[in-house]
Amino acid sequence: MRRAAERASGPRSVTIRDVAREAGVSVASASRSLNGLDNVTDATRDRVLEAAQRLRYLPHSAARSLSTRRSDVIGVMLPDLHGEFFSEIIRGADLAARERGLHLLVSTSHGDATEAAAAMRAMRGRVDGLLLMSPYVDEHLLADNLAADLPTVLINTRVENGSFASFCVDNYTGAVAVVKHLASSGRPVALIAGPADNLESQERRRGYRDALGGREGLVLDGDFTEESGFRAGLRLAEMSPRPIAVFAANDMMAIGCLLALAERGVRVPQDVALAGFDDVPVARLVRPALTTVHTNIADLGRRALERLALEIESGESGHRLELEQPRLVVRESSNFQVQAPAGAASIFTERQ
Amino acid sequence: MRRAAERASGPRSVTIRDVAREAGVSVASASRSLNGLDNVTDATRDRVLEAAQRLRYLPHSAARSLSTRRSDVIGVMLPDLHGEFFSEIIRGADLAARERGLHLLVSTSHGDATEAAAAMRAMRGRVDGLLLMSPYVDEHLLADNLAADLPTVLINTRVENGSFASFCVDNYTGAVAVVKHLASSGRPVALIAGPADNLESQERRRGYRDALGGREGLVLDGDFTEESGFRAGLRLAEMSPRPIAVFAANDMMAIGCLLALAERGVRVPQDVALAGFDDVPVARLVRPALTTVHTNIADLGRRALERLALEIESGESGHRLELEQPRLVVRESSNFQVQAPAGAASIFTERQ
DNA sequence: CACCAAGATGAAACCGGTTACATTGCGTGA
DNA sequence: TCACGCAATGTAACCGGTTTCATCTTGGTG
Repeated sequence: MRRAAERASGPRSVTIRDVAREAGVSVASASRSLNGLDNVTDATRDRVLEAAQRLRYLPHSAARSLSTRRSDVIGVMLPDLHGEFFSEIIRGADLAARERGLHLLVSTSHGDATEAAAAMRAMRGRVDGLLLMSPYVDEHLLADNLAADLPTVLINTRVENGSFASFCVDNYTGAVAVVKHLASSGRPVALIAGPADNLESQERRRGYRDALGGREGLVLDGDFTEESGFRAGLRLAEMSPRPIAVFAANDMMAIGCLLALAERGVRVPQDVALAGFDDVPVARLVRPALTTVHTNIADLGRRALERLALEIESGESGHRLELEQPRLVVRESSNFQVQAPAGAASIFTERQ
Repeated sequence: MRRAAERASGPRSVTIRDVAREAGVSVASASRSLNGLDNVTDATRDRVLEAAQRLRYLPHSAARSLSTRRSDVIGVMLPDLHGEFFSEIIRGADLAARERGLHLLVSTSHGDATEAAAAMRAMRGRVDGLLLMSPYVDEHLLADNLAADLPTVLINTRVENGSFASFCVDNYTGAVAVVKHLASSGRPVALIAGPADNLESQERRRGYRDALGGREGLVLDGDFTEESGFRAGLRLAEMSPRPIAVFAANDMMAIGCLLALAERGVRVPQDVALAGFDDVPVARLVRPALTTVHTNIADLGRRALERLALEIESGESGHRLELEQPRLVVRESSNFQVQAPAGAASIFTERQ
């Protein structure tokens, strides 16, 4: 059991001056050698490197980044860490980061705008750039709390007026594709919507509406959770006549809905065709496997980071929107080969 | 489009000296005011705070941590970011970190020991402590590459001789519980094993063996991936007589196995009872729902971080092992109510 | 042999904070 | 009135690197 005092009084951690002394050169030469600059003799370099080795020297990153104005760290601000979406973003970003010798500082802005602001302020001097995904963010908040010259790239976040690059899933196009697929048999399609104040949710709903030629069918409330999907499923099961095609605005709601329908003996896809959005890994594994829209989240994270790295290098930035094109994935849950039973609803009698 | 030159020549970012000048006080008073120390007049504090506000001053973390020797950042080194296990660790750690105003620097040591070593060295001066989970780590590597006084807590990683606290899932006990459950009807139990060089895998196998009184049944190779489980499932389906209870060393293999069995028309649990380990969120959603061992990974991450924070505060550390107790979760896939069909194998004729 | 350019080296300033220590100014008690 | 103590403030050193700029070698050239 080591004690605090022991550690505090212990051998002061070794600095570059120790290394310089040990090698019998100046700190300047030591620094140059350690950083692999070419304006030192081989002999000098060797002596320094050997001394560093001997003393177990580890450079102090904070000191270095104070003088170089570079930390080689990228901040990643996410609203939450729950679920695969966020972990995939991180994974993709990490992939691109390690290729470039960068590190990732993750930060969640769970709560409200105040918390998000605090987190953004804390980034100053810690990171070279910011990957930002937040529902609470607007241009004011950014202007007020972001270090003025901090390169920033947005993910699934749109800011009206800033000169930020942003990478977004093309929720609209994806929704259009899946709803057209569901409606391909000429039947109306119900929607289990996401939270009303959520941008992605709004885009998916817009796609849903446009795919149906501007007229919405039955719309049930949801909030992207499995549970809200489950509740919607229970309601659907009770209806008579019952919608025969349902687009849930994300996979977890679709899965909740699926479970509810199964519990009530409503068969998918025979009685109700069902589709989600996101293609979370689970979608493939539930039975029937879920028709959904696949988005390569990790890739989105990777590309966003690459763009950010570029901006940091070049110093250029600017408004610019890149849409990640999602892909319709048709599975069992919307298999139309199976004929819908006679007497299924073709018009909706209920609205919400 | 902003240009690099513009930015570089732009207004130099504002420092505490600017704030001090603007407020008409010394940097010392400015610093004290900004940090909320009590040895300044209210009037002074107000003037400083107001000046900071006016100039949009943001403190430079690297500079601060250079002099305070505190970065308020915790390093989290993981072997990988794939899958829910790791994201749950991060989520739990993040939860505890934000409560304490700490940030998380995540780092993956994907490849080999060399990479892990490099990552560890890069931590010096960046973090106040390290949460480390790595299969490549041993005491030598730690001693050679860890800053000598860097508080470190291990997760699912055991180091023989170091004075590190470590938090591990009690794989052994969990495996014993689930295998005893499977064997409760008196039938032998097959194992789909994880990678042989993996500690967790070894512990689960040891639990399996001991639960069967020291005698292993049929053991199939696997590597923790769904695909390897699928392959094992195909082999099982072909066997005759066929094992009637299978313990897969993790859920993803169990699920792969489940898919393979379904594909071959082998019914679970009627023909084969199946169980996994981990209770990943999917386990509940597959059909039949998977019997498994639940471990609260996020909680493990949270507790590890709390312990680390404590060590950083107090300066105390020491060897110490905390086992997270997993919990058997019985679901459909091992429902013994359904009688096994007559003629099912009760002895194993094949070994691998 | 004198001169010069190029390359290696070192001293010291600098990055932007914190804090030890000195100084100031004020109210109080003798 | 003066000395004193205490709280507020300021000066400057320090954290551990990098980098500018001056200095010193050294080899090549006229």
